[in-house]
Amino acid sequence: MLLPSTTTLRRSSTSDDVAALLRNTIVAGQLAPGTQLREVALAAELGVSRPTLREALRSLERDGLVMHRANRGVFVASLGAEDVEDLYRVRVVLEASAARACAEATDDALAALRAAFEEVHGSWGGDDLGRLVDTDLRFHAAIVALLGSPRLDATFAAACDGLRLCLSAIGASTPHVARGPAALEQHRAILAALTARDAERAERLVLRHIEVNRSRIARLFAGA
Amino acid sequence: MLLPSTTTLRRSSTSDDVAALLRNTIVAGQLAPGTQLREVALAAELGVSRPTLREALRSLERDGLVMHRANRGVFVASLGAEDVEDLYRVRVVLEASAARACAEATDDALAALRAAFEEVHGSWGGDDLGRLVDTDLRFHAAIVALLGSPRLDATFAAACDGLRLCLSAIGASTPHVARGPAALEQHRAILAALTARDAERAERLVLRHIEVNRSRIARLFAGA
DNA sequence: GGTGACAGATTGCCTGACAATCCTTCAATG
DNA sequence: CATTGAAGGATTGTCAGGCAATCTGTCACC
Repeated sequence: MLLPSTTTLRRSSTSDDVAALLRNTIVAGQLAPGTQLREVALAAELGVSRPTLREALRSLERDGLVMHRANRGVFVASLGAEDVEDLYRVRVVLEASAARACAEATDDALAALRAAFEEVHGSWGGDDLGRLVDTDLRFHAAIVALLGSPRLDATFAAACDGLRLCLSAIGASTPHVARGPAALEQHRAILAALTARDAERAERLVLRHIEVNRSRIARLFAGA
Repeated sequence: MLLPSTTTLRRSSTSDDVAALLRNTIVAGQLAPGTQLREVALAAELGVSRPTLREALRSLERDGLVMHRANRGVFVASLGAEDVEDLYRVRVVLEASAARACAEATDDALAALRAAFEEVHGSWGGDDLGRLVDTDLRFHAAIVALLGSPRLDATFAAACDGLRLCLSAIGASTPHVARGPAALEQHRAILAALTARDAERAERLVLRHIEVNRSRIARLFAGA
Protein backbone atom coordinates (compact mmCIF):
# COMPACT_ATOMS: atom_id res chain seq x y z
CA MET A 1 0.00 0.00 0.00
CA LEU A 2 1.58 3.24 -1.11
CA LEU A 3 -0.99 5.64 0.22
CA PRO A 4 -3.11 5.86 3.32
CA SER A 5 -6.58 4.64 2.58
CA THR A 6 -8.04 8.07 3.21
CA THR A 7 -6.27 9.40 0.15
CA THR A 8 -8.58 7.32 -1.97
CA LEU A 9 -9.52 10.28 -4.18
CA ARG A 10 -13.15 9.30 -3.88
CA ARG A 11 -14.58 12.72 -4.56
CA SER A 12 -18.17 12.36 -3.56
CA SER A 13 -20.71 13.33 -6.15
CA THR A 14 -22.90 16.37 -5.70
CA SER A 15 -26.08 14.41 -5.22
CA ASP A 16 -24.38 12.34 -2.56
CA ASP A 17 -23.34 15.49 -0.77
CA VAL A 18 -26.86 16.85 -1.02
CA ALA A 19 -28.29 13.58 0.27
CA ALA A 20 -25.91 13.57 3.22
CA LEU A 21 -26.71 17.17 4.03
CA LEU A 22 -30.44 16.61 3.93
CA ARG A 23 -30.09 13.39 5.89
CA ASN A 24 -28.26 15.14 8.70
CA THR A 25 -30.69 18.03 8.68
CA ILE A 26 -33.65 15.69 8.94
CA VAL A 27 -32.35 13.34 11.61
CA ALA A 28 -31.24 16.37 13.60
CA GLY A 29 -34.86 17.45 13.73
CA GLN A 30 -34.25 20.75 11.99
CA LEU A 31 -36.96 19.86 9.48
CA ALA A 32 -40.22 19.06 11.16
CA PRO A 33 -41.89 15.82 9.99
CA GLY A 34 -44.56 16.51 7.43
CA THR A 35 -42.95 19.57 5.93
CA GLN A 36 -42.89 19.53 2.17
CA LEU A 37 -39.58 19.66 0.34
CA ARG A 38 -40.29 21.59 -2.84
CA GLU A 39 -37.90 20.71 -5.58
CA VAL A 40 -37.42 24.08 -7.24
CA ALA A 41 -37.08 26.08 -4.05
CA LEU A 42 -34.80 23.54 -2.38
CA ALA A 43 -32.67 23.13 -5.48
CA ALA A 44 -32.25 26.89 -5.72
CA GLU A 45 -31.42 27.16 -2.04
CA LEU A 46 -28.81 24.44 -2.24
CA GLY A 47 -27.42 25.74 -5.50
CA VAL A 48 -27.94 22.50 -7.41
CA SER A 49 -30.13 21.53 -10.30
CA ARG A 50 -33.42 19.75 -9.98
CA PRO A 51 -32.30 16.38 -11.34
CA THR A 52 -29.44 16.33 -8.86
CA LEU A 53 -31.77 17.13 -6.00
CA ARG A 54 -34.22 14.51 -7.18
CA GLU A 55 -31.52 11.85 -7.06
CA ALA A 56 -30.74 12.83 -3.49
CA LEU A 57 -34.39 12.77 -2.51
CA ARG A 58 -34.85 9.38 -4.09
CA SER A 59 -31.98 8.13 -1.99
CA LEU A 60 -33.55 9.51 1.17
CA GLU A 61 -36.83 7.93 0.22
CA ARG A 62 -35.24 4.51 0.06
CA ASP A 63 -33.94 5.10 3.58
CA GLY A 64 -37.42 5.93 4.75
CA LEU A 65 -36.52 9.45 5.82
CA VAL A 66 -38.88 11.13 3.38
CA MET A 67 -42.21 10.08 1.98
CA HIS A 68 -43.01 10.47 -1.67
CA ARG A 69 -46.55 11.06 -2.83
CA ALA A 70 -47.06 10.87 -6.57
CA ASN A 71 -47.40 14.26 -8.21
CA ARG A 72 -47.48 15.88 -4.80
CA GLY A 73 -43.86 15.94 -3.82
CA VAL A 74 -41.75 14.62 -1.00
CA PHE A 75 -42.40 15.26 2.66
CA VAL A 76 -40.25 14.66 5.68
CA ALA A 77 -41.41 11.31 6.99
CA SER A 78 -43.50 11.37 10.10
CA LEU A 79 -42.99 8.03 11.74
CA GLY A 80 -45.82 6.58 13.72
CA ALA A 81 -46.00 4.12 16.56
CA GLU A 82 -45.85 1.12 14.23
CA ASP A 83 -42.67 2.48 12.72
CA VAL A 84 -41.08 2.73 16.14
CA GLU A 85 -42.20 -0.83 16.72
CA ASP A 86 -40.57 -1.91 13.49
CA LEU A 87 -37.35 -0.05 14.16
CA TYR A 88 -36.99 -1.70 17.53
CA ARG A 89 -37.77 -5.05 16.00
CA VAL A 90 -34.81 -4.51 13.69
CA ARG A 91 -32.65 -3.62 16.65
CA VAL A 92 -33.73 -6.65 18.64
CA VAL A 93 -33.07 -9.07 15.82
CA LEU A 94 -29.70 -7.67 14.82
CA GLU A 95 -28.27 -6.91 18.23
CA ALA A 96 -29.47 -10.11 19.83
CA SER A 97 -28.06 -12.14 16.96
CA ALA A 98 -24.77 -10.30 17.27
CA ALA A 99 -24.63 -10.91 20.99
CA ARG A 100 -25.25 -14.61 20.47
CA ALA A 101 -22.51 -14.70 17.85
CA CYS A 102 -19.92 -13.03 20.04
CA ALA A 103 -18.10 -16.33 20.41
CA GLU A 104 -17.15 -16.28 16.73
CA ALA A 105 -16.51 -12.55 16.55
CA THR A 106 -13.17 -11.30 15.33
CA ASP A 107 -10.81 -9.59 17.72
CA ASP A 108 -10.91 -6.50 15.53
CA ALA A 109 -14.64 -6.17 15.99
CA LEU A 110 -14.30 -6.54 19.73
CA ALA A 111 -11.59 -3.90 19.79
CA ALA A 112 -13.85 -1.55 17.83
CA LEU A 113 -16.62 -2.25 20.30
CA ARG A 114 -14.38 -1.31 23.19
CA ALA A 115 -13.31 1.85 21.37
CA ALA A 116 -16.94 2.80 20.78
CA PHE A 117 -17.64 2.29 24.45
CA GLU A 118 -14.76 4.58 25.41
CA GLU A 119 -16.11 7.19 23.03
CA VAL A 120 -19.54 7.00 24.58
CA HIS A 121 -18.05 7.19 28.02
CA GLY A 122 -15.94 10.19 27.10
CA SER A 123 -18.67 12.32 25.60
CA TRP A 124 -21.39 11.36 28.01
CA GLY A 125 -20.86 14.37 30.23
CA GLY A 126 -21.59 16.76 27.39
CA ASP A 127 -24.98 18.35 27.07
CA ASP A 128 -25.17 18.02 23.31
CA LEU A 129 -28.01 15.58 22.88
CA GLY A 130 -27.35 14.93 19.23
CA ARG A 131 -23.80 13.82 19.83
CA LEU A 132 -24.87 11.74 22.79
CA VAL A 133 -27.41 9.81 20.81
CA ASP A 134 -24.89 9.48 18.02
CA THR A 135 -22.27 7.87 20.17
CA ASP A 136 -24.82 5.71 21.91
CA LEU A 137 -26.04 4.32 18.63
CA ARG A 138 -22.46 3.94 17.47
CA PHE A 139 -21.84 1.63 20.38
CA HIS A 140 -24.82 -0.43 19.36
CA ALA A 141 -23.65 -0.38 15.76
CA ALA A 142 -20.37 -1.82 16.95
CA ILE A 143 -22.33 -4.63 18.55
CA VAL A 144 -24.03 -5.38 15.25
CA ALA A 145 -20.64 -5.21 13.55
CA LEU A 146 -19.70 -8.35 15.48
CA LEU A 147 -21.74 -10.20 12.89
CA GLY A 148 -19.24 -9.16 10.26
CA SER A 149 -21.88 -8.44 7.62
CA PRO A 150 -21.71 -5.13 5.74
CA ARG A 151 -25.28 -5.55 4.56
CA LEU A 152 -26.64 -5.99 8.06
CA ASP A 153 -24.55 -3.05 9.17
CA ALA A 154 -26.24 -0.96 6.50
CA THR A 155 -29.68 -2.11 7.60
CA PHE A 156 -28.86 -1.17 11.17
CA ALA A 157 -27.53 2.23 10.12
CA ALA A 158 -30.78 2.96 8.29
CA ALA A 159 -32.74 1.95 11.36
CA CYS A 160 -30.59 4.27 13.45
CA ASP A 161 -31.46 7.16 11.15
CA GLY A 162 -35.11 6.37 11.59
CA LEU A 163 -34.73 6.25 15.35
CA ARG A 164 -32.91 9.56 15.43
CA LEU A 165 -35.73 11.08 13.42
CA CYS A 166 -38.25 9.74 15.90
CA LEU A 167 -36.31 10.99 18.89
CA SER A 168 -35.81 14.47 17.56
CA ALA A 169 -39.43 14.61 16.41
CA ILE A 170 -40.79 14.06 19.88
CA GLY A 171 -38.05 16.16 21.44
CA ALA A 172 -36.86 13.37 23.69
CA SER A 173 -34.02 15.40 25.11
CA THR A 174 -34.71 15.53 28.80
CA PRO A 175 -35.65 11.91 29.45
CA HIS A 176 -32.72 10.63 27.47
CA VAL A 177 -30.04 12.64 29.22
CA ALA A 178 -31.63 11.83 32.54
CA ARG A 179 -31.20 8.17 31.68
CA GLY A 180 -27.53 8.61 30.82
CA PRO A 181 -25.81 7.06 33.84
CA ALA A 182 -28.06 4.02 33.92
CA ALA A 183 -27.49 3.39 30.22
CA LEU A 184 -23.76 3.73 30.69
CA GLU A 185 -23.83 1.07 33.38
CA GLN A 186 -25.81 -1.25 31.13
CA HIS A 187 -23.38 -0.63 28.30
CA ARG A 188 -20.49 -1.54 30.55
CA ALA A 189 -22.16 -4.79 31.55
CA ILE A 190 -22.90 -5.65 27.92
CA LEU A 191 -19.35 -4.93 26.91
CA ALA A 192 -18.04 -7.13 29.70
CA ALA A 193 -20.27 -10.02 28.69
CA LEU A 194 -19.34 -9.70 25.04
CA THR A 195 -15.59 -9.51 25.60
CA ALA A 196 -15.90 -12.50 27.90
CA ARG A 197 -17.69 -14.17 24.98
CA ASP A 198 -20.52 -15.11 27.27
CA ALA A 199 -23.16 -15.31 24.57
CA GLU A 200 -26.11 -16.14 26.76
CA ARG A 201 -25.57 -13.38 29.27
CA ALA A 202 -24.77 -10.85 26.56
CA GLU A 203 -27.99 -11.63 24.72
CA ARG A 204 -30.03 -11.34 27.87
CA LEU A 205 -28.48 -7.99 28.79
CA VAL A 206 -28.86 -6.61 25.27
CA LEU A 207 -32.49 -7.63 25.05
CA ARG A 208 -33.30 -6.03 28.37
CA HIS A 209 -31.42 -2.87 27.48
CA ILE A 210 -33.29 -2.50 24.23
CA GLU A 211 -36.64 -3.35 25.77
CA VAL A 212 -36.22 -0.63 28.38
CA ASN A 213 -35.59 1.92 25.66
CA ARG A 214 -38.38 0.64 23.48
CA SER A 215 -41.03 0.84 26.14
CA ARG A 216 -39.89 4.34 27.10
CA ILE A 217 -40.08 5.60 23.55
CA ALA A 218 -43.38 3.84 23.00
CA ARG A 219 -44.76 5.54 26.08
CA LEU A 220 -43.62 8.90 24.80
CA PHE A 221 -45.34 8.19 21.51
CA ALA A 222 -48.53 7.15 23.21
CA GLY A 223 -48.53 10.41 25.12
CA ALA A 224 -47.96 12.46 21.99
CA MET B 1 -63.85 -2.10 -1.63
CA LEU B 2 -65.29 -0.17 -4.53
CA LEU B 3 -62.63 -0.91 -7.09
CA PRO B 4 -60.47 -3.85 -7.97
CA SER B 5 -57.08 -3.42 -6.43
CA THR B 6 -55.42 -3.10 -9.82
CA THR B 7 -57.23 0.19 -10.33
CA THR B 8 -55.22 1.61 -7.48
CA LEU B 9 -54.30 4.64 -9.53
CA ARG B 10 -50.77 4.29 -8.23
CA ARG B 11 -49.21 4.87 -11.59
CA SER B 12 -45.72 3.63 -11.05
CA SER B 13 -43.20 6.18 -12.09
CA THR B 14 -41.13 5.61 -15.17
CA SER B 15 -37.89 5.31 -13.29
CA ASP B 16 -39.43 2.69 -11.02
CA ASP B 17 -40.52 0.72 -14.04
CA VAL B 18 -37.07 1.00 -15.53
CA ALA B 19 -35.48 -0.07 -12.26
CA ALA B 20 -37.75 -3.10 -12.02
CA LEU B 21 -37.04 -4.07 -15.60
CA LEU B 22 -33.30 -3.81 -15.16
CA ARG B 23 -33.46 -5.61 -11.85
CA ASN B 24 -35.24 -8.55 -13.39
CA THR B 25 -32.90 -8.62 -16.35
CA ILE B 26 -29.86 -8.63 -14.10
CA VAL B 27 -30.98 -11.23 -11.59
CA ALA B 28 -32.10 -13.41 -14.46
CA GLY B 29 -28.52 -13.48 -15.64
CA GLN B 30 -29.28 -11.92 -19.01
CA LEU B 31 -26.65 -9.29 -18.32
CA ALA B 32 -23.29 -10.78 -17.54
CA PRO B 33 -21.59 -9.39 -14.43
CA GLY B 34 -19.04 -6.78 -15.32
CA THR B 35 -20.80 -5.48 -18.41
CA GLN B 36 -21.02 -1.74 -18.56
CA LEU B 37 -24.40 -0.04 -18.66
CA ARG B 38 -23.87 3.05 -20.80
CA GLU B 39 -26.36 5.73 -20.01
CA VAL B 40 -27.00 7.18 -23.44
CA ALA B 41 -27.27 3.87 -25.23
CA LEU B 42 -29.41 2.27 -22.55
CA ALA B 43 -31.65 5.31 -22.22
CA ALA B 44 -32.21 5.32 -25.97
CA GLU B 45 -32.90 1.60 -26.02
CA LEU B 46 -35.44 1.87 -23.21
CA GLY B 47 -36.98 5.01 -24.62
CA VAL B 48 -36.42 7.11 -21.52
CA SER B 49 -34.29 10.12 -20.81
CA ARG B 50 -30.94 10.01 -19.15
CA PRO B 51 -31.98 11.53 -15.82
CA THR B 52 -34.76 8.98 -15.52
CA LEU B 53 -32.36 6.14 -16.25
CA ARG B 54 -29.89 7.54 -13.76
CA GLU B 55 -32.49 7.47 -11.03
CA ALA B 56 -33.17 3.83 -11.79
CA LEU B 57 -29.48 2.98 -11.79
CA ARG B 58 -29.01 4.75 -8.49
CA SER B 59 -31.75 2.60 -7.06
CA LEU B 60 -30.08 -0.56 -8.32
CA GLU B 61 -26.79 0.58 -6.90
CA ARG B 62 -28.29 0.85 -3.45
CA ASP B 63 -29.45 -2.74 -3.81
CA GLY B 64 -25.94 -3.81 -4.69
CA LEU B 65 -26.93 -5.10 -8.12
CA VAL B 66 -24.71 -2.67 -9.99
CA MET B 67 -21.40 -1.08 -9.13
CA HIS B 68 -20.78 2.57 -9.72
CA ARG B 69 -17.28 3.84 -10.46
CA ALA B 70 -16.90 7.59 -10.47
CA ASN B 71 -16.78 9.09 -13.95
CA ARG B 72 -16.62 5.62 -15.40
CA GLY B 73 -20.16 4.46 -15.30
CA VAL B 74 -22.14 1.64 -13.79
CA PHE B 75 -21.36 -2.03 -14.25
CA VAL B 76 -23.36 -5.10 -13.44
CA ALA B 77 -22.05 -6.19 -10.06
CA SER B 78 -19.83 -9.23 -10.03
CA LEU B 79 -20.19 -10.71 -6.59
CA GLY B 80 -17.26 -12.54 -5.12
CA ALA B 81 -16.90 -15.23 -2.51
CA GLU B 82 -17.01 -12.73 0.35
CA ASP B 83 -20.31 -11.39 -0.99
CA VAL B 84 -21.79 -14.86 -0.98
CA GLU B 85 -20.55 -15.22 2.56
CA ASP B 86 -22.24 -11.97 3.51
CA LEU B 87 -25.50 -12.83 1.80
CA TYR B 88 -25.72 -16.11 3.64
CA ARG B 89 -24.89 -14.36 6.89
CA VAL B 90 -27.92 -12.17 6.30
CA ARG B 91 -30.01 -15.22 5.65
CA VAL B 92 -28.79 -17.01 8.74
CA VAL B 93 -29.47 -14.06 11.02
CA LEU B 94 -32.90 -13.25 9.67
CA GLU B 95 -34.25 -16.73 9.15
CA ALA B 96 -32.92 -18.11 12.41
CA SER B 97 -34.36 -15.16 14.30
CA ALA B 98 -37.67 -15.65 12.57
CA ALA B 99 -37.70 -19.35 13.41
CA ARG B 100 -37.00 -18.57 17.05
CA ALA B 101 -39.80 -16.03 17.05
CA CYS B 102 -42.38 -18.40 15.61
CA ALA B 103 -44.09 -18.62 18.97
CA GLU B 104 -45.15 -14.98 18.72
CA ALA B 105 -45.87 -15.04 14.99
CA THR B 106 -49.29 -14.00 13.78
CA ASP B 107 -51.64 -16.56 12.27
CA ASP B 108 -51.69 -14.55 9.07
CA ALA B 109 -47.95 -14.91 8.67
CA LEU B 110 -48.16 -18.64 9.26
CA ALA B 111 -50.94 -18.92 6.70
CA ALA B 112 -48.80 -17.03 4.20
CA LEU B 113 -45.97 -19.39 4.96
CA ARG B 114 -48.13 -22.39 4.24
CA ALA B 115 -49.33 -20.80 1.02
CA ALA B 116 -45.76 -20.16 -0.06
CA PHE B 117 -44.93 -23.78 0.64
CA GLU B 118 -47.84 -24.95 -1.50
CA GLU B 119 -46.65 -22.72 -4.29
CA VAL B 120 -43.15 -24.14 -4.11
CA HIS B 121 -44.55 -27.63 -4.06
CA GLY B 122 -46.75 -26.96 -7.06
CA SER B 123 -44.11 -25.52 -9.34
CA TRP B 124 -41.30 -27.78 -8.32
CA GLY B 125 -41.83 -30.21 -11.18
CA GLY B 126 -41.25 -27.51 -13.76
CA ASP B 127 -37.91 -27.17 -15.46
CA ASP B 128 -37.84 -23.38 -15.35
CA LEU B 129 -34.96 -22.74 -13.01
CA GLY B 130 -35.71 -19.08 -12.54
CA ARG B 131 -39.21 -19.73 -11.31
CA LEU B 132 -38.01 -22.54 -9.10
CA VAL B 133 -35.48 -20.34 -7.33
CA ASP B 134 -38.08 -17.61 -7.11
CA THR B 135 -40.60 -19.74 -5.30
CA ASP B 136 -37.94 -21.29 -3.12
CA LEU B 137 -36.79 -17.87 -1.95
CA ARG B 138 -40.39 -16.79 -1.54
CA PHE B 139 -40.83 -19.57 0.95
CA HIS B 140 -37.83 -18.34 2.86
CA ALA B 141 -39.11 -14.77 2.61
CA ALA B 142 -42.32 -15.97 4.22
CA ILE B 143 -40.23 -17.35 7.07
CA VAL B 144 -38.62 -13.96 7.57
CA ALA B 145 -42.06 -12.36 7.40
CA LEU B 146 -42.85 -14.13 10.66
CA LEU B 147 -40.84 -11.37 12.30
CA GLY B 148 -43.45 -8.88 11.15
CA SER B 149 -40.91 -6.24 10.22
CA PRO B 150 -41.22 -4.56 6.81
CA ARG B 151 -37.67 -3.25 7.06
CA LEU B 152 -36.19 -6.68 7.68
CA ASP B 153 -38.33 -8.02 4.86
CA ALA B 154 -36.78 -5.44 2.56
CA THR B 155 -33.28 -6.37 3.67
CA PHE B 156 -34.02 -10.01 2.98
CA ALA B 157 -35.48 -9.21 -0.42
CA ALA B 158 -32.32 -7.34 -1.37
CA ALA B 159 -30.24 -10.29 -0.23
CA CYS B 160 -32.39 -12.58 -2.37
CA ASP B 161 -31.70 -10.43 -5.41
CA GLY B 162 -27.99 -10.71 -4.70
CA LEU B 163 -28.26 -14.46 -4.34
CA ARG B 164 -30.17 -14.81 -7.60
CA LEU B 165 -27.47 -12.79 -9.30
CA CYS B 166 -24.81 -15.09 -7.91
CA LEU B 167 -26.67 -18.22 -8.91
CA SER B 168 -27.34 -17.10 -12.45
CA ALA B 169 -23.78 -15.83 -12.78
CA ILE B 170 -22.25 -19.25 -12.07
CA GLY B 171 -25.00 -21.03 -13.95
CA ALA B 172 -26.00 -23.17 -11.03
CA SER B 173 -28.86 -24.78 -12.87
CA THR B 174 -28.12 -28.47 -12.83
CA PRO B 175 -27.05 -28.91 -9.21
CA HIS B 176 -29.99 -26.93 -7.95
CA VAL B 177 -32.68 -28.86 -9.74
CA ALA B 178 -31.02 -32.10 -8.79
CA ARG B 179 -31.37 -31.03 -5.16
CA GLY B 180 -35.06 -30.30 -5.57
CA PRO B 181 -36.65 -33.24 -3.77
CA ALA B 182 -34.31 -33.06 -0.78
CA ALA B 183 -34.96 -29.36 -0.35
CA LEU B 184 -38.69 -29.95 -0.59
CA GLU B 185 -38.47 -32.45 2.22
CA GLN B 186 -36.50 -30.01 4.35
CA HIS B 187 -39.02 -27.28 3.63
CA ARG B 188 -41.81 -29.57 4.75
CA ALA B 189 -40.04 -30.31 8.01
CA ILE B 190 -39.37 -26.62 8.63
CA LEU B 191 -42.98 -25.74 7.94
CA ALA B 192 -44.13 -28.43 10.35
CA ALA B 193 -41.87 -27.19 13.12
CA LEU B 194 -42.92 -23.59 12.59
CA THR B 195 -46.64 -24.26 12.53
CA ALA B 196 -46.19 -26.36 15.64
CA ARG B 197 -44.45 -23.29 17.07
CA ASP B 198 -41.50 -25.44 18.08
CA ALA B 199 -38.93 -22.67 18.04
CA GLU B 200 -35.91 -24.75 18.94
CA ARG B 201 -36.46 -27.42 16.33
CA ALA B 202 -37.40 -24.89 13.68
CA GLU B 203 -34.22 -22.93 14.24
CA ARG B 204 -32.09 -26.05 14.09
CA LEU B 205 -33.71 -27.20 10.84
CA VAL B 206 -33.46 -23.77 9.25
CA LEU B 207 -29.81 -23.39 10.14
CA ARG B 208 -28.95 -26.78 8.71
CA HIS B 209 -30.95 -26.13 5.55
CA ILE B 210 -29.19 -22.83 4.95
CA GLU B 211 -25.78 -24.25 5.79
CA VAL B 212 -26.18 -27.02 3.24
CA ASN B 213 -26.96 -24.48 0.57
CA ARG B 214 -24.20 -22.15 1.64
CA SER B 215 -21.49 -24.75 1.50
CA ARG B 216 -22.67 -25.94 -1.89
CA ILE B 217 -22.64 -22.45 -3.37
CA ALA B 218 -19.31 -21.70 -1.74
CA ARG B 219 -17.88 -24.85 -3.30
CA LEU B 220 -19.16 -23.80 -6.71
CA PHE B 221 -17.52 -20.42 -6.23
CA ALA B 222 -14.24 -21.97 -5.18
CA GLY B 223 -14.25 -24.09 -8.31
CA ALA B 224 -15.03 -21.09 -10.53
C1' DG C 1 -74.94 22.01 3.09
C1' DG C 2 -73.11 19.28 -0.43
C1' DT C 3 -71.40 19.02 -5.32
C1' DG C 4 -69.27 20.36 -9.35
C1' DA C 5 -65.80 22.94 -12.04
C1' DC C 6 -61.98 26.21 -12.55
C1' DA C 7 -57.35 28.20 -11.48
C1' DG C 8 -52.95 27.83 -9.41
C1' DA C 9 -49.10 25.32 -8.15
C1' DT C 10 -46.10 21.48 -8.32
C1' DT C 11 -44.29 17.45 -9.99
C1' DG C 12 -42.85 14.04 -13.95
C1' DC C 13 -40.31 13.80 -17.66
C1' DC C 14 -37.86 15.24 -21.76
C1' DT C 15 -34.45 17.71 -24.78
C1' DG C 16 -30.14 19.69 -25.37
C1' DA C 17 -25.79 21.20 -23.97
C1' DC C 18 -21.17 21.96 -21.80
C1' DA C 19 -17.40 20.97 -18.60
C1' DA C 20 -14.83 17.47 -16.04
C1' DT C 21 -12.86 13.22 -15.84
C1' DC C 22 -11.18 8.86 -17.18
C1' DC C 23 -9.17 5.27 -20.33
C1' DT C 24 -6.61 4.26 -24.47
C1' DT C 25 -3.21 4.94 -27.74
C1' DC C 26 1.01 6.41 -29.31
C1' DA C 27 5.28 8.77 -29.57
C1' DA C 28 9.50 10.18 -27.14
C1' DT C 29 13.18 9.20 -23.99
C1' DG C 30 16.39 6.88 -20.75
C1' DC D 1 13.31 -2.56 -24.50
C1' DA D 2 10.78 -0.59 -20.72
C1' DT D 3 9.00 3.55 -18.86
C1' DT D 4 7.25 7.97 -18.99
C1' DG D 5 4.51 11.66 -20.88
C1' DA D 6 0.95 13.73 -23.60
C1' DA D 7 -2.86 14.02 -26.93
C1' DG D 8 -7.45 12.03 -28.36
C1' DG D 9 -11.84 10.01 -27.76
C1' DA D 10 -15.53 8.55 -25.06
C1' DT D 11 -18.43 8.76 -21.12
C1' DT D 12 -20.18 10.64 -17.15
C1' DG D 13 -21.62 14.79 -14.04
C1' DT D 14 -24.35 18.57 -13.93
C1' DC D 15 -27.03 22.28 -15.47
C1' DA D 16 -30.85 25.09 -17.77
C1' DG D 17 -35.26 25.37 -19.75
C1' DG D 18 -39.66 23.71 -21.08
C1' DC D 19 -44.22 21.27 -21.61
C1' DA D 20 -47.79 18.08 -20.24
C1' DA D 21 -50.07 15.71 -16.39
C1' DT D 22 -51.85 15.80 -11.98
C1' DC D 23 -53.17 17.27 -7.45
C1' DT D 24 -55.10 20.72 -4.14
C1' DG D 25 -57.85 24.60 -2.75
C1' DT D 26 -61.44 27.81 -3.65
C1' DC D 27 -65.73 29.36 -5.25
C1' DA D 28 -70.02 29.43 -7.62
C1' DC D 29 -74.17 26.66 -8.00
C1' DC D 30 -77.98 23.38 -7.04
